[in-house]
Amino acid sequence: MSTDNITESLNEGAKLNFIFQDIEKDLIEGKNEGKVLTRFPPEPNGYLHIGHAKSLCLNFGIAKHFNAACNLRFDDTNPTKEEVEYVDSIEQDVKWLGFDWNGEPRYASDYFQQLYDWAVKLINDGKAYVDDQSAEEIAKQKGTPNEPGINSTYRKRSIEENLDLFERMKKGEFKEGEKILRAKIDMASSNMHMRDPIMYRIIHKQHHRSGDSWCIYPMYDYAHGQSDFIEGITHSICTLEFEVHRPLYNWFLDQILEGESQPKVRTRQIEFARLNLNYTVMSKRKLLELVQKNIVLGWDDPRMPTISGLRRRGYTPESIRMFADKVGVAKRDNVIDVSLLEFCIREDLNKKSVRVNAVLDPVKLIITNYPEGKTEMMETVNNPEDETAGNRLIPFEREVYIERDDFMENPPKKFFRLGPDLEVRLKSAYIVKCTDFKVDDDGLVIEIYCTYDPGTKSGMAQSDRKVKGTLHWVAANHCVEAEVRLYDRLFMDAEPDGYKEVDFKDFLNPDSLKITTCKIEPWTIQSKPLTTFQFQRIGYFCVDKDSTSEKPVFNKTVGLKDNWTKKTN
RNA sequence: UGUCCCGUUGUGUAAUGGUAGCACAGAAGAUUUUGGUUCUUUAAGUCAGGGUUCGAAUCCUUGCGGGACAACCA
Repeated sequence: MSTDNITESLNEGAKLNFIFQDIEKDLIEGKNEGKVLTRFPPEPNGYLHIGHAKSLCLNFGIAKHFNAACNLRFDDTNPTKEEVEYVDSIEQDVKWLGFDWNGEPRYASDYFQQLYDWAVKLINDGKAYVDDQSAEEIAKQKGTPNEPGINSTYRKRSIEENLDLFERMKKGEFKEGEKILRAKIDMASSNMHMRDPIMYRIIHKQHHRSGDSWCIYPMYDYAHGQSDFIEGITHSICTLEFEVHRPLYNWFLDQILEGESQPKVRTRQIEFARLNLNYTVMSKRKLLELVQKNIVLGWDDPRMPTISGLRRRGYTPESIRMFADKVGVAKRDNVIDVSLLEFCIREDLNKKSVRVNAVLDPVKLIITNYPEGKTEMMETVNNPEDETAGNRLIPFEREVYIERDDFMENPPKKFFRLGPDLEVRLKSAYIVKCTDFKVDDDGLVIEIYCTYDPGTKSGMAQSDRKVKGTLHWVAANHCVEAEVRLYDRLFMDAEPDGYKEVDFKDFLNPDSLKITTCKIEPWTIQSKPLTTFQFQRIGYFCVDKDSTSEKPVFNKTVGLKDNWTKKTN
């Protein structure tokens, strides 16, 4: 470990949450031979979203802090929901966020044989049995949180019969739903998960990895703890809803280890509160619905809270990691304000992105005392926050476009922009004074006339004359048109709970995507996809070259903080 | 009318028996070739009652409030 790495991990130690402290305690007590190994265990049934990023940063952050590793494991125990496409996207997103998992990706499906052998052991120990009842009958017997359940009649089945039936389940002799394997625990337990939970069910469907090798598949509760155990995971971090599963997690491990020598590493489950973001739906089921019903353009639609959506929208890995860091980790339910996410991306992009002139709603400004046909190259700084970004030259000429709302016929007192007889600086160019303007029949301003002061060219000795405002502009004959996609929030309601049972279409924002055009400096369109620019005073926009559009496309990442509109509203 | 978990400014998150701090959001001001950025200042909090203690956000207790759990999902 280099000195830098040590310093870095010490710095991270400054913001230890309760999970770090728990792990530290384990280390002090000498558990797991002083080892730490975490894992990130997504089910490949959808794309990763911002909520997963929190878990990712936590698990990989813990690994980094303790100079340990983190496994990537696909929890693929249900072939009806899982696809290779999701596996691929998850690997890509984890990499993009900047995390390196330990060795090759793991799959719960790789452990099917071991899991089966352990199930046989449980049957032999009289701790598991085959139940012939239907899902409905079993649900009825299970009771409710307030009433105890009752024992299944099949609970007394002999070990020999159970062994035989379970093997025949595996061989495919039964139809789906005909038989299941259950653990024999306690139907009267106050914890519903301990009321003879299902270990295996029959699913006659091809698995994306194991193919047709299996037609019985382990349930989450039977697979997860053992997968952790097989990999030697020391700390199995998951979200709060699994808290009531913990006794079962430990019960299965106790049973498979009974009669064996005590393991050196005994995995432990620790829960934390999942991330909630206002105006944002995080349920994979709902996101899948948005994709399947073509309400959005795909999993990577820039309005989606998926990692790939955020990426396409111009979010950087750094900004997402910063966000995960700032939201913290605790056990209480939380709803994070999206303004924090937006702060994080502005914070990062402000340092990185080149400022360019782009005009979304152009109106022509004619400099009447500037020679026709003349073009002057003006030097402008690429990024005032980053000296190494350098300068570039932009063409200036007699006719330029400025933003329509940068001109007001009757400007209020604190309007720092252009109006009749008012003076402003054209960024990186001259100070101009408005002499006249032309309106069309509807009263819409179509042309603004100005004179320029030749002594005020940007960078010249006398150029430091003070004017109220500075405007962005593009040369009318030296600009190109680009498509601009303005993304607003996909959802209007601030309460994530509202989406639970209600048809979430009621909360969809019909104005979440507006497509318009802009006038922009030509060189920007040569930029690679995912390059993000700051359009002066408008916001951050990410290059998204789209084959369906003839023009280059810019996705709006996030707006700038705008005190002017706030004050006037 | 069960079991488990959780209650700290508007929103998050620290303080682990010893000065209630930080960030976002808000407000005010300064700087600014973009009203952005940067900098300064500022308001606002321990769910309630009781107990232990020299001292409680922290420990105990009783309430109150919120959440999770009744998929052959994970």
